[in-house]
Amino acid sequence: MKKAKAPRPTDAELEILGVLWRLGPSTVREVHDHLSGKKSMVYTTILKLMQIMMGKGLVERDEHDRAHLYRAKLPQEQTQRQLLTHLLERAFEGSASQLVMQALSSKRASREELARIRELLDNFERGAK
Amino acid sequence: MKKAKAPRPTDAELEILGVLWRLGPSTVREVHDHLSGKKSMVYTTILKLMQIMMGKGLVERDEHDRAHLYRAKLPQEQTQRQLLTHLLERAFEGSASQLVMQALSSKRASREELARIRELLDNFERGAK
DNA sequence: CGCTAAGTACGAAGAACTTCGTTGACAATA
DNA sequence: TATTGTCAACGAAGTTCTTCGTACTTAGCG
Repeated sequence: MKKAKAPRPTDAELEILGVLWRLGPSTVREVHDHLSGKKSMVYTTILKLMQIMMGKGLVERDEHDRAHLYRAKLPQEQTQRQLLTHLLERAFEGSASQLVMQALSSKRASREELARIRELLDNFERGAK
Repeated sequence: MKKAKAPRPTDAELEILGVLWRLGPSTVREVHDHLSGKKSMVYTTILKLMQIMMGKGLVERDEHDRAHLYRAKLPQEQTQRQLLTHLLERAFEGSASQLVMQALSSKRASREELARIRELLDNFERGAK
């Protein structure tokens, strides 16, 4: 009985997960077609990657039809948080504010985004009282 | 003449860079000793890593003395920004606010940190006017 | 001068990642 | 039924990352 919590996805794996999150459950063919715009990977490469991801527990699949239907095992937010936490410890010595400030100063967010972040801050101070 | 901009450091490399940023220019021995607390890596492993980092342009070294003095080529902030940007594109589709919100909600920052972030936001809105 | 300690350099080995060719199964169609 | 196209599975090759053992070099000391 191993739960084998899903490992951090690699870059190529994230690319695939991105498609699955956007489209929902998809076949290898669909993922490949939607990825062909950016990357040029041969069909079997995507297939192999998705099989490996299956082995790692990053995706699940429905084998009922001939063309298997794959879907991401974890929601996007959870994966994002996982990667973020890793980066935080790895390169920011755990200082979230340092990270946030770097993020805000390098890529400037739009006005609406800034507003939403401000809202979030308000909620935090209210909650943390 | 290519300048060959430094590639993203790997996890093990970041560990070493962390020491160099903290201590300033250091010998392999010093890095090894300061790392032994967390990781247990043999001296030659660190040495090899630092030699590879030298080849990649992640560090520079002064070979004047027998024990070479290594120092990080890029400041910590620049490397942080590089990693952050990569993660942003890779997992957040470029949405900085999404990233910031995830960061804030997973690891809650202290009151002072929140205040500093708020200040940063103010400056941004002023500047982006 | 010869020994030892501390250092660098080198290479090999294993794991993980990425890529793709080939094969065999099966379904649709002419 | 015979052919053609689509799919999963597998394996091999090439690269990077990480680890460490071994060998070579040099400074200091008796």
